[in-house]
Amino acid sequence: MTNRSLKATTLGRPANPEARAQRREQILRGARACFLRKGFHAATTAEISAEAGVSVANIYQYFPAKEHLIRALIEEDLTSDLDLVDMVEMSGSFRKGLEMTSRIVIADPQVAQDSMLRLEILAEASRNPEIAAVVKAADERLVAAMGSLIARYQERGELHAEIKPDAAARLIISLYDGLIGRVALGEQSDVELITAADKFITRALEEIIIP
Amino acid sequence: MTNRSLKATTLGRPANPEARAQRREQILRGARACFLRKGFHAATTAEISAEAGVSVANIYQYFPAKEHLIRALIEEDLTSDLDLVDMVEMSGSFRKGLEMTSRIVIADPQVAQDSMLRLEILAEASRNPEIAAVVKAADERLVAAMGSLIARYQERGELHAEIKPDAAARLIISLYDGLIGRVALGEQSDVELITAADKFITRALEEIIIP
Amino acid sequence: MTNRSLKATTLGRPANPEARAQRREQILRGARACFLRKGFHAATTAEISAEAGVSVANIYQYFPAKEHLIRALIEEDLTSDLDLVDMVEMSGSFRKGLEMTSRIVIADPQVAQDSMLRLEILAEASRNPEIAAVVKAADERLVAAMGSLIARYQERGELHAEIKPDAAARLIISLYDGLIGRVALGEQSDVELITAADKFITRALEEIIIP
Amino acid sequence: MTNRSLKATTLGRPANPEARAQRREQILRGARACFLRKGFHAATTAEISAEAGVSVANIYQYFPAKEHLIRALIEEDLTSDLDLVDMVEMSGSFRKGLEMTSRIVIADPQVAQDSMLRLEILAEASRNPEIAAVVKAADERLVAAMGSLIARYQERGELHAEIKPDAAARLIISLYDGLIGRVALGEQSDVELITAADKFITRALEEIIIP
DNA sequence: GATGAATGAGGGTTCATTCAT
DNA sequence: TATGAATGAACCCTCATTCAT
Repeated sequence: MTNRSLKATTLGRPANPEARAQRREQILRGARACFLRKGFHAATTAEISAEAGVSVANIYQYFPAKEHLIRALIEEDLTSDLDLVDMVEMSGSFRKGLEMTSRIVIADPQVAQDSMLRLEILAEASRNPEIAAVVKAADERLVAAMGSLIARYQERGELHAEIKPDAAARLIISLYDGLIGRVALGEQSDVELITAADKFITRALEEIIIP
Repeated sequence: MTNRSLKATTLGRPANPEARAQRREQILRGARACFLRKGFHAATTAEISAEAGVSVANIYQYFPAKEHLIRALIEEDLTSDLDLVDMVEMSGSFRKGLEMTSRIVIADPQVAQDSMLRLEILAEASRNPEIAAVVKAADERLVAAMGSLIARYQERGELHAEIKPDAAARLIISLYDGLIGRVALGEQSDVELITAADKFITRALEEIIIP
Repeated sequence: MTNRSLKATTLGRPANPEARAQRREQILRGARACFLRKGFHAATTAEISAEAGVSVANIYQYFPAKEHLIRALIEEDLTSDLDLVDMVEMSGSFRKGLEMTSRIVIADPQVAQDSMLRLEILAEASRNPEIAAVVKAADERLVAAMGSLIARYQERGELHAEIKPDAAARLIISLYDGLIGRVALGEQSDVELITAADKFITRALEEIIIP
Repeated sequence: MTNRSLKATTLGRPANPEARAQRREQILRGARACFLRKGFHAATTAEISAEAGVSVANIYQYFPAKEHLIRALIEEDLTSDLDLVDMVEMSGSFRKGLEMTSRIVIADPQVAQDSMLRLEILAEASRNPEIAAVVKAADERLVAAMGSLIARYQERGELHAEIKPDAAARLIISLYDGLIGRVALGEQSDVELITAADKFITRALEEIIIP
């Protein structure tokens, strides 16, 4: 308030952070759509601007270069992965948590579609060290979250302790990453495969209870 | 004039099929190196020609377009995957077969390095239907081979029959694909993770024998 | 509505002429710095606005286009040249006047630095007829002033009359312009060269007095 | 010869250095015309390619960037200046040599036109250190050549020894550079001014012979 | 008056591909 | 066959300028 009145004499058009954030998202949505359709390198700034409904030049007022679009998108994606871990957390049992998240991933075609970007991200990370750093940082957070979750279930006796929590987390992530590859190939029976995957995971990790 | 008539004599007859095949391979080797380093779209024909030690124009006498290079490379890659299944086949038990192939993949850095291209291939398949078709065809052969292998082990009682052979095959492939993602992120302890993966798979699939 | 009526009251009356002139100068100072550093075409309005401490849009409320900035700056520059002639005028002898002005040009690094813009101005004049017209008009005033000065010294017998006053003026201006080129090349011994130039000029123009 | 026959088996189209050199010149001619008309920064590669009668991309097979066109042109220009010194050298007397070169510069409108680029070059040198280095190197050769020439005439007694040869050379170069500025302003009586300049120079440098 | 926001029109450069030898 | 030479079609990014507040 004080600031505003002090400057008021020479104030021009006031900045509007909300509008800026909104447009930023608008651009990122367009970029995501194009990257999904064409890949990071084949997608052009012109396409992105058309998809987002802004001018090319305007993109550059929000992102200094195309690569920053990629980076921002990756960060957005990876943080959203953490939400899924929270879901498993909140459900009572590990097995139920898995089922829930799987169902979400399958049920929401938007999510399924978006996840396809993960392949491009990993491929890009395998060559671009800066991208790799971004992905790796987020990945470590994800592994940590899943690992501690698994550890808790291990302590509770629901999962056996043979595999180290972090390794288990990495394997689960790998399996899900790999399943995206199946979707990429147009495999139809997504539901079946994912439930099979859930069974696969739980059988591999659950304490074997001798009847 | 003399030139023209000289050419006329040899027209229609491929001068030297072996030399052609050899150069074709030479070009593909260069292409693979570049695609690994830069990705399909960022790699340029100039780079490929330099890496292969031929002129750019020469590439076009073996492949009508850059995309054909990509396709040829993908086909080469996918058929080599079938060899791994044969290995598991030849080893006595499923568990041993897995261990063997894993060890090969890890031990040979060339193979490990090359496998990184798999991410790019899957990413490309997720958008390019023609590429997807090629990959899918090869993938189905791979699933079939692994599936029948698993089925045999299930019949033999070494693996339990809860999961359908094909689904199991797909899951294993997924897991391995996903592990390539870990390597792409520069995960150091490859050996540990892959042995964990083997244990993961066998625990998920083996008949649980109560001691 | 309220806004509009408020504005209407002050319409047509320049709010504060002094403030306007002041800001105009502020912008021109920023422009000069940028033009010196980058040249007319490579300097951007964004840079100029940053250097001047105003917004880009604000520049356009004082100058209708970038080229007008250039023109205004050139006019400013050229009128300041006339001041130097006055200096020579006021000193008692031609030789002394030359020495004085040379010393000023060298001593004040600001002036020396600014003079570098002269090259850009001349280069621009060689292609842009509108710029050429502006420069030429000012140049003719300068030649006239220097010419009449030289004529007076010729009458007084201090300078010989072999070369026509205007031609002499043009030659002196040329020599000084050319010396700016030496400075542009980073020639270190500015002092030496300029005193040599003074000697050069006086020897060429002075009546040769046989001792 | 031996080389050629050794490679003959796999030889493709043989390189043609003459044709390359020719096209290089063709491009440079187009670039010079455009740079004269628009200046280094305002001239576009598209204009240059049109003027030279080649495609834009073709330019980049001879020069890695636009700036290299500028550099090459500068070098070409500066070496041609050395030829003028040789002319003075060959003529019997300093005064006659000056007259000759001046006449050439004036008589050949191509030369006069081209010399206008000098202003742009100096302006560019005043900001771009790499360009400055190129210009300076060539300039030093020019000063050395002119300086030694003047020294020889000084020894011979045709020129007085009051001003050091190098300084005299620099002053003469400056004067000629500055005269280009006059031409840039569209000064009509080039001939008069240049002959006045010659007289100016000789009066400043010649041994004063007391009748 | 002054500023934030937006954009059309290029600018330099690259690239897959074709043509000529 | 194999290579040197050439090019049209973008591509990323920038900039002078305008509009809205």
